[in-house]
Amino acid sequence: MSMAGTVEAEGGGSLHQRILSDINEKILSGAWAPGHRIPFEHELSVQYNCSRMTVNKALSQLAKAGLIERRRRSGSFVRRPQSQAAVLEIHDIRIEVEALGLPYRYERVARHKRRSNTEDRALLELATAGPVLALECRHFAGERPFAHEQRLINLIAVPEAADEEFMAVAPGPWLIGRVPWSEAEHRIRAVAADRHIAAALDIETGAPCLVVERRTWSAEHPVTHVRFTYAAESHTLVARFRPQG
Amino acid sequence: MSMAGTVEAEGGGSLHQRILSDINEKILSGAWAPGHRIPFEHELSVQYNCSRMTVNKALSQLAKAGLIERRRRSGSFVRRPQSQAAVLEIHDIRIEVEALGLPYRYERVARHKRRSNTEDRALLELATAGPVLALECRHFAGERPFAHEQRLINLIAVPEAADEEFMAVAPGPWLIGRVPWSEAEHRIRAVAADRHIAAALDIETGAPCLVVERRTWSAEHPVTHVRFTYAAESHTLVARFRPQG
DNA sequence: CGTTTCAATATGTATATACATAATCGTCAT
DNA sequence: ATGACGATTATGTATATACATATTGAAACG
Repeated sequence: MSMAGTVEAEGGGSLHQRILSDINEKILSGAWAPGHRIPFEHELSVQYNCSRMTVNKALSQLAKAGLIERRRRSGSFVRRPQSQAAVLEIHDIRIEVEALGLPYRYERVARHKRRSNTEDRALLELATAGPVLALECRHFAGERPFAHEQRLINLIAVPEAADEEFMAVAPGPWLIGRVPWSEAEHRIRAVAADRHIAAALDIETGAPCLVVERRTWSAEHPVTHVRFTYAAESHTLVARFRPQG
Repeated sequence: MSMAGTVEAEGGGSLHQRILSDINEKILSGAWAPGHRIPFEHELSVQYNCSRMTVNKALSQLAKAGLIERRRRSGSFVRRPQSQAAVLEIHDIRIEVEALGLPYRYERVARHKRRSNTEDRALLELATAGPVLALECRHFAGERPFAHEQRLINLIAVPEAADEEFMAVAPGPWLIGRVPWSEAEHRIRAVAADRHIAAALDIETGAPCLVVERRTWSAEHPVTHVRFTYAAESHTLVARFRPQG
């Protein structure tokens, strides 16, 4: 390894990391604009005084992250940012409440086991009728209701749930870990509180609420559908975009 | 390469891909529960009849994706799904409207160039005063207002914006591509329409609205802050969880 | 009995090498 | 001109190898 002039010493992380963040910086700062051809693997391997494999791994990762596009025989090119994709972290409600420094309390309002009706099947995207568990719960932050939860659990997918009363433990934490879930879909919207929700959250009828609905699948079966309703003042969802890991 | 008994021929993709999706499947199906120690690199390299490097690359990728945790000397373990992370795609409004099959129309309501006041600095997270461009726009789906846009652009970061009237082109599409952005933060909440918003969206005062605020940074500077307000009936955000890419 | 030391082990990173694959360019014959 | 074809080139994938590093478990020692 000839050290001719290169800094090399500093760096902090591995070479892999350094190449990655260098190129990242060039792209995000605009120094390399969209469409710009970045140096060939061979050139970078000379510049960083390393093997082509090391460069290749870094560039492959950038390509997978969508920052560059690689074309055989032509080289690698900076892509323009296209989709505004953001990562939305949806935490357990207990954690959110405790992050606010408030005492958390959970209350089960209702629990019904029944054969799925038409609405249940629509919510769970079930093709055929079968047993479901319908739950209604409230989550408190201190004295005030924080969130209202309406949940359906597909008992075909989670038969053990039929034996659980959910008086002490909320269905969310109960399901996590017990059921491996492969996919989830969230829908977020604003609604006016109806009388039922208004009473549950102790707000005015017609007051704006944030609704987060989640449908979860596990391999084959729909597992659960849950609708959380938050009073407008109490809740903001935060999503972050981050181009790399 | 001894072919002793292994299938090898089939597969479709590369070995790398096959290892990746095999393990993925095992984890998501629940066959390998959280905490389970997956086979050592050495064992997998025997099983797939390939080198340790190939296995290592696949496992490193799974580790980066958060599906497994790797511990030196101990092995690699399946992690429990911890954060409900979902990918939220926020499209350009024109695209959303056109996806609904409705004609899109854009209207610039107001444009002010000024020295940033206290509120501007709070929204943009600016430390010092400087020139900003404040825009107010409406986006229509057919005849009806679809979204109301309030935007601040930091003219220190984007001086060219000072010369643009934004009569024909919306600031969102104008900024994309022109400014490389390294980070963005979204805040999503429900509010009641005030008189101004109600008039702009042609809804009742106090009606629930979905508000999406986005703050964007580019390397050093804050670039823009934008608040989109949607009438409740008109809009639902959809976010998807997907364990891999 | 507790602590230190040391070897074994699994992962982390990098290298040189090899061949496959796709795209492009130039050449040459029609 | 035009089309066929082969050489060139850059990336894609995999291999064998080497050494670094963190952690565990057991042996040696006070």
